Amino acid sequence: MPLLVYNIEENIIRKARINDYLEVVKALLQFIPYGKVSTYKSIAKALKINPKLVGKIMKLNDQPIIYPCYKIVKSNGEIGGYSGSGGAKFKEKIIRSEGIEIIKSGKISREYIIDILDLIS
DNA sequence: ATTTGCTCAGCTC
DNA sequence: GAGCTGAGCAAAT
Repeated sequence: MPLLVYNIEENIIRKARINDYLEVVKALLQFIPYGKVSTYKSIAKALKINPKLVGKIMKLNDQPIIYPCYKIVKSNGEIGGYSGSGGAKFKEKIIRSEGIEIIKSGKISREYIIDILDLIS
């Protein structure tokens, strides 16, 4: 079910584009506490969009340090992608620097992964 | 652990 | 319009 947005500038009602979600996503990212990560799925659920689109939205984020998209991983615990400099390897490194344990198989343990909806309620 | 099908906005032709 | 591509997911194998 597509979200509809009323745009005052254009004075029309249209389907939301992924740019419209970026600011919301940035805001949600700030809720994730130090030492924890959340998932693409979790954000997708909060915005009622497809999880794959969340990745696309993240890619738009031009300030990956200030708005920590590195704190978003796949729902199965794998690291996922990172388009910022250093790539997924840097993402993994910065996650570790928060004291989060990454298992040999390249996955993050469940106990570090939280649902973003739990933070808002 | 790996494969298979689903997803949908945006980009190319 | 048709076809492809992902910073993904879930069910089946």
